[in-house]
This record gives sequence, structure tokens and C-alpha cells, in this order.
Amino acid sequence: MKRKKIPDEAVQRLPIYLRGLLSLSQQGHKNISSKRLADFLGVNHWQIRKDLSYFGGFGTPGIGYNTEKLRRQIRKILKLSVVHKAVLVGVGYLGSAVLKYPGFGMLGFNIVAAFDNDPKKIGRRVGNIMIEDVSNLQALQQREIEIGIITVPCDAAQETFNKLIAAGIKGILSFSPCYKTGRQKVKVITIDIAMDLARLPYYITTRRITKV
Amino acid sequence: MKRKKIPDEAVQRLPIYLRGLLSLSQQGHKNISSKRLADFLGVNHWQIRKDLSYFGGFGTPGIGYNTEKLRRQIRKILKLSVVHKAVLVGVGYLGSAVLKYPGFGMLGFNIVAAFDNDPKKIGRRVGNIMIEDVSNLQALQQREIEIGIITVPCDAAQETFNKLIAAGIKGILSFSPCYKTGRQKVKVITIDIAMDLARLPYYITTRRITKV
DNA sequence: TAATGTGAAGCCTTTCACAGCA
DNA sequence: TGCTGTGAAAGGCTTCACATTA
Repeated sequence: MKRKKIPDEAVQRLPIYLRGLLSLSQQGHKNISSKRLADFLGVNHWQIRKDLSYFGGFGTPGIGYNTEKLRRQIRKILKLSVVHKAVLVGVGYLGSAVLKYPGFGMLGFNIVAAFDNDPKKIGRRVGNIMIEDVSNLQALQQREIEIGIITVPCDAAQETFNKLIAAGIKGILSFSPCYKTGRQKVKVITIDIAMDLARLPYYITTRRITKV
Repeated sequence: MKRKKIPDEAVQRLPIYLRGLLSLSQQGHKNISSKRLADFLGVNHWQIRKDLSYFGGFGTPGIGYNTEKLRRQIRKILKLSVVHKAVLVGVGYLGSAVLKYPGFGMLGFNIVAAFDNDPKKIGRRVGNIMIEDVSNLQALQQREIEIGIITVPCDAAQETFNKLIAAGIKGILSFSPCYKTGRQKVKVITIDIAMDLARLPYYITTRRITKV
């Protein structure tokens, strides 16, 4: 109920604030005002205050916010205070890059398993993780993994999606847009690199070409 | 002027429609209605019509849209009808994955150069591309490259950004959020994988924990 | 004084309903 | 009849101004 009134956009901005707070904290700022954080991140100060106000008042009038305390508060709101176990499916170039992506750990994520359907890859290690056979994905249920990361090609996305749901995954970060979710009670966040790149030329003003 | 009235959100959805049109076209549909495309993509049919109406009427009442024609129209709107040359900076795991990412070509993108600051990588080849020294980035100006892709670590992002601007790049796709744009006339689209993952737990309802 | 938190205004996007056309 | 295109209504987010508090 209460959550329905909180804009998704506000939730989306919280991780950004978290990043700014970390930097400013490392620079030795014990307290910071919304103005200072806003300037640092290149956003508006009233936006920060408004976003935070959806979750409660964390600041002190006249002083600002305690850097460390606010970081803890935001991490708690985003449920990042506990470690989240994740599984990755599709150990191609992108999947490998994600497995090695630094910074997940700091946010409280721990990729504990990786799957692929290529017999040549199964059994190999990437970092600490051994690549398992994707047909054993069902067995995941016992391992209490909440988050799935999909880095398979488009034509395998729907099947992977269905399998992850069946395995009891609660949230999915997908790099493939090629699936339909149905009425599953699963939160899916999609990163579509090609689509993001595809809208870039629209904003580019070309002076050379005057007529097409 | 005219463009100011068109919501960014609508532009953002055009590539999605493009993808749907391609699939349906390959399935042999010569004409499709907004309803059919909407159902295929899992969006609303009036949203599609509204979005397209910002750019003009492309359909025929009673029949729908000519699949191939609409694809061409959208590609033209997004300026994807011409080939765009791109440069990638930062050939780490993620950078390599992006270099090998399939599907850019189909959208009219051609990554023609890659840069890194690691002497061990400079001179090596990834696919058709030889990795060049990032200190030669300035020389890019002669090559008429419009688009830059940033896949460097956070602490090198600002410098890379500045160099790309200096080299005359018009649009940037960045995988690092760690830079400030200033008042440059450059369109920047940021993909922050860690931040997207960071907001996933917020939406996950955990039944196990009843009290924190 | 300095900065937070918030009700309300303003603005933009989404949704709707239907006129108009093939 | 069936579907498009669009003006208008509805809804939601952003911005603002200021009361409030340390």
C-alpha cells in the first residue's frame, strides 16, 4: 500500500545517491547537505530531499545528513544490508564480463553459480565458480538463490527465463529483451545494450548532411 | 522546436518496436495492426499509435501498418539508415564483450577502432580491430567517428570522457557513471549495470524475514 | 542562520474515447 | 467493419516556495 505511492523513479535514483555518498564519505565528509550531494552528482537538491522524504526524514535541519548514517539508511531501504546470492546463465563474452564485474560485492551481491549449455564450457572455472550444466538449473531450488542474471542469446532467453522462474528465482537482471513475463510475480530489470545504442543517433545533430 | 514536444520516452520505445517489427516480418506478416504488435511486445496498442503519431501517420485505417515500410520509417526517424562509425575505449572484459556483441551491425553500427592504456593490450587484435594507444585518441578527429563507447574503470571515466569530446565525438554510450558532462552539446546514454542490479532487491518480497 | 521536509503548483506522460478513413 | 490518429482527460512526477527546526 504505502509503496504504491513511491515513484519507481525515486527508487531508481537511490543507488546513485549511494554512490555519491560513498565518494564523499571517502573524501572525509562526515556530514553533507543535499545541495553538496546534488552538485557532486549533477542533480537537483530538492529532488534528493523529495526522494528521501518518501522513506522518512534522515537529515538534520541546518546541518544536513550524516554521511555514514544516510548510507546505511539507503542500503536498508534497498535491502542491500543483507547478502544476496545470484546465479548467472549464459557464460559467453558478456556473461564472463559480468562474472568478473567488480563492485557487485560491495553492493552485497554474490554470484555463487553459473550455467551454460555448451559442453565445452561446462566444468570449466571462471574465477571461483564452476560452470554447471543448464539442464540442472532446477536443482537450484535448494540453494536459496534469489537473483538470476540472464546473459544468453536472444533465442534462448525465453527458455532461460522460464527455467529461472521454475527454480524459484525472485528477481531477474536480463541482458536480453526477448521474453515475455506472463503474470509472474517476479521483478525483471532489462538492460538492452543494442536498444540503448540504437537511440543515440537520434540525438546527434549532423551538420554535414543537409538532405537525405 | 518540433522535437521538444516529443517525449524522450517515445523515442526510447521506438527501438523496441523495431525489434518487434523485425520478428513479425520474419514470421511473414506483411501488414500488422498496432494491436498485434502491442500484444507481441507486451505493451499497449494506443501507446504505439501515440508514439508513432508524434512523427507522422504511417498506417492505413482498417488495415494497419505495412511491416517493411514502418521498419524503414522508424529506422529513418532514429537515423539508423546510415552507417554510424563508433570507437570503443577500454578493452577489458566488458569492452571485449561489447566489441564482440552481435546485433550492432544490423542496427547500422560499425565499431572501427578500440583504445586502451595497457601496453600489453596495445597492438593486439580483437576481431578485425587493432587496439590502439589511448594517448593517440586525439588523432580520431580525422576519422569521422561520431559515437564513443566508454568501458573503462570508474576512475578513468572522466578523462576518457573529456578526450572523446576533444576528439569530436557527438554521442556517447557509457558503461561508467563516473563523470560530469558540463555543458557539452553531446548526448550521453549511461548504462550502469551495478546500479540496475542494486535496485532489484527492493522489489523482492522476502517472506522468510518477518522482522529486521 | 542554514538546511530539511512537504504541500501545492506546474508540467509532462499516459490513457481514453471517438471521429475519420479505407 | 476495423483500425488509425488525435484531442482531451486523467494521472503522476518534478519543481517550487516556505514553514519548520536545530
